[in-house]
Amino acid sequence: MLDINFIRDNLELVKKAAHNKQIDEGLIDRLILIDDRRRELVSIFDDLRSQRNRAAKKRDVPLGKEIKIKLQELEPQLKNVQKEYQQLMLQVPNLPSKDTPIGETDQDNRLVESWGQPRNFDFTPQDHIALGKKLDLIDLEKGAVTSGFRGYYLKNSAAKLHFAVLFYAWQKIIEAGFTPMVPPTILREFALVGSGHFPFFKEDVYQIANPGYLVDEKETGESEYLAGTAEPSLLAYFANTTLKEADLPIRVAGWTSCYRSEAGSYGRDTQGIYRVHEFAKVEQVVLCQNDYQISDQWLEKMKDISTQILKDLELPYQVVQVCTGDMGAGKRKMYDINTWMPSRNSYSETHSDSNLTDWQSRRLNIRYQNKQGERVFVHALNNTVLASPRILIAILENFQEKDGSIIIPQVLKNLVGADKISA
RNA sequence: GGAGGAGUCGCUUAGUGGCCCAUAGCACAGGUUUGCUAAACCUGCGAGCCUUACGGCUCACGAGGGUUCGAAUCCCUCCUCCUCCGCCA
Repeated sequence: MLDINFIRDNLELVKKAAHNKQIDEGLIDRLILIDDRRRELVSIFDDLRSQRNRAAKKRDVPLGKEIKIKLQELEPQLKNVQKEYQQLMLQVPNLPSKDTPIGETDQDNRLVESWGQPRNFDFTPQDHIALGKKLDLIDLEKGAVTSGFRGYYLKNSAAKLHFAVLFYAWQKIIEAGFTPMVPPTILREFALVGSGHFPFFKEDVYQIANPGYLVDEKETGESEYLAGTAEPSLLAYFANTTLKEADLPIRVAGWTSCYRSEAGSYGRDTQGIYRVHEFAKVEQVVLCQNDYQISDQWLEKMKDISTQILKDLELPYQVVQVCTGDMGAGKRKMYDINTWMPSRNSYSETHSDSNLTDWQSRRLNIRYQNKQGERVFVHALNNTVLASPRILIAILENFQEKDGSIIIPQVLKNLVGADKISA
């Protein structure tokens, strides 16, 4: 969410941001019209309430009754306008940074960093599906039987590797000074509205059927949702709080299961464990001062933490700066970290590093008192530390040997308790 | 699942239908004083609107409804926390 006064003062900038992010620019015009109406109604209300308060003070019962009726008549109008205003405000995108490439799809992302070389195999490499089958590591058939489309079982060394690589990342992010947290994954709506997952990605979020409804379908309260990342719950931890500037930067890391319905991606990446409905992820979140220079520095630092882990794992990667059309509405600047996956013959997305400035903190009301004594919204950032099993594709495929075995990356050998996986 | 208690501006806190358009302390910010620091004193310190300014107005007492001319205060629903009982890991 942006400040309404900022939007009004910078209409063309905001419209341009919407245009470049492929969001309907008409939204901004509708918002301004509604806000005009809202301001008009609010001042009428302020005036009537002022009269009412004065009448009450004078114990003027007839005048009070008269004003009360007027207010009651106008109230539905104000409520409707405010509701519509809120809905529109939630859709206004953040402004992308000046150095963000303008583009429409991931084809327009800009390569900014490259490490390692794709391995030249002196034999025909197998994909993780074949390797997983031969070494009894991944069972997609049973996964589909038990869980449905995109279900999977990790078995034996793959199950060990899954936790080993996550735990390795977990240790690294703690060493980097982040506070480890195991946050909830069953979330109330406000957390997802706050992070910006709602309304933009609502179709990708699983809604839990039972809470919210009784057997007779009467609503009992708000619905709950399964989180697709720890980001909303880590941010919501600080919702409606005023921090002290000395508390910043706040650095937290969450290890959670992640759930994604992948509605809208039918037919994409249907093979193997690349795009699945549930996975595990260690996520890093930073809250810092409301200062672009500081938050952009954190974006770089968070990127470096994640890429260092890929270096430790000896996995070739590339970092791309994501273009306007491929970044979310709330983002100012974003990097994707893509790891080499031989079977896909490409660097494929394994991490996503974003600076959302105060777009989320305004939704969640996360502020701090600055040195001047003012209360201002924090800047919020998040990045993947490591997600599995997707990363296992890179590990299994890059470390395979001619004899069909797989070498365990050096840094994981102790955690897995083996040097290699063989039949 | 059942029974009680509680939620007031970052923290602590006053307040039980009009004297509350919410009290006080701490923290924080600005100022006065001042070798330095501290102390003391003054001002500000939840959100918004109008105003060049002076100043004025509205909203906010966990959330949403309701009663009333008037609600922090009374009623209803919900959320959160605490205590106790029951059940379960």
